[in-house]
Amino acid sequence: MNTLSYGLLSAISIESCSGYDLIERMKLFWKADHSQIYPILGKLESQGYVRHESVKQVNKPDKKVYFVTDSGIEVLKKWMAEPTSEPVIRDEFALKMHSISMFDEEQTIALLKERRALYEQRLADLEARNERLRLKREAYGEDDSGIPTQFLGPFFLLEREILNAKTELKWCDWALEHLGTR
Amino acid sequence: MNTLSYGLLSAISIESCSGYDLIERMKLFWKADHSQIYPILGKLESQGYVRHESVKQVNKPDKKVYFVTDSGIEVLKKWMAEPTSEPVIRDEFALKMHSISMFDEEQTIALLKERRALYEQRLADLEARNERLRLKREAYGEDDSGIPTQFLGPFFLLEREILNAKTELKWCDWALEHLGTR
DNA sequence: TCGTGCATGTAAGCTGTTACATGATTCC
DNA sequence: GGAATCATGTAACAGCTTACATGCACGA
Repeated sequence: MNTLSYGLLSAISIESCSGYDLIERMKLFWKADHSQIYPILGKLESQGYVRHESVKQVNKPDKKVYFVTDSGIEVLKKWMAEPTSEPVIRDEFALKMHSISMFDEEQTIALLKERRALYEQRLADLEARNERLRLKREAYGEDDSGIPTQFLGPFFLLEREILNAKTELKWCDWALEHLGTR
Repeated sequence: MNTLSYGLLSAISIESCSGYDLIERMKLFWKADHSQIYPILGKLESQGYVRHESVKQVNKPDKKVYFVTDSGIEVLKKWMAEPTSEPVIRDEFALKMHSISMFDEEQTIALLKERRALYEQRLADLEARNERLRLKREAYGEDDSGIPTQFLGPFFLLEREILNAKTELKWCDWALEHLGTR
């Protein structure tokens, strides 16, 4: 059981889903390819932490919908009580930004504008996710606070990613402005 | 030549330094252990992109100070013109936050407070780095805009990390407040 | 004397990426 | 007719982590 295994278990525990769905869901906080996810799902199943049902779809291939078992929930709870490792960031943009003194100013501006576009796209994706979550929330029925319990985590995390994306955009604008006034 | 190799080259190009120094410098945007850095420095040297001088120190072990060669600068410039890959984030905290519905509220609060403490520490580190950079800037002499060219990248990036840390702290407070009012 | 910081290095093993594979449907 | 989306899987390789290894100086 590595961190990704727990992460997949954690995601499935909120709402049963397929491996394909997990790729999309994980994307926000843990980069993982399908070639990593499918084998782990197999292992989780052989360990008895998840099970799956094959679901037929119209005009789409069948999918395996995974759900967490009682023993899966047990290991999830144990993991959550253990120390949490620090976030790992690997950002090639930052490495390039580091030595902009090697660039022409035009190239630096291009690098920053590309970054800006990336985060604008990301923000749009996040807002779309937020809307989907709102609809799901309504479908499941709201509790006192307006958020059904199992969607509280995703709600908090989406808000966080939106704040982060907005901060990144602000920083891009600040940097571009700073270059302009040099 | 992988991304980290270019990253090290990029960092050395701003200011010659040892492998040990690079560990500290890289930390902000690209997690890398010394066991990864030292062998790469050897490869960069055998390829002729960097060279080193052994420097004796008082009450400290000798160190190898690396500097970039002309051919190193050439490959750096080529890399900078190539497409930039998207940032990779792997954050165990987010995976746990995802399924807080499995937690007691107390555990969730503890998780958030731990995160808050981490980023408060990080912000303090960043402010300290900022002060060190300011002193270095003065030592090297300032240009028209107040930032010597080679430190413009680090200056921009530090500002970005400070904004990010402050945003994370704001989010932690918001989440804790939200839990309190449920 | 024990831990921490400075400073460099190697090796084994686990994790993650890229490429190979298949196949239906939908949109341009 | 070709590209994109949905959906799942395997294999080879590259990258990263953990552990092993050394040694001096300094403070508690």
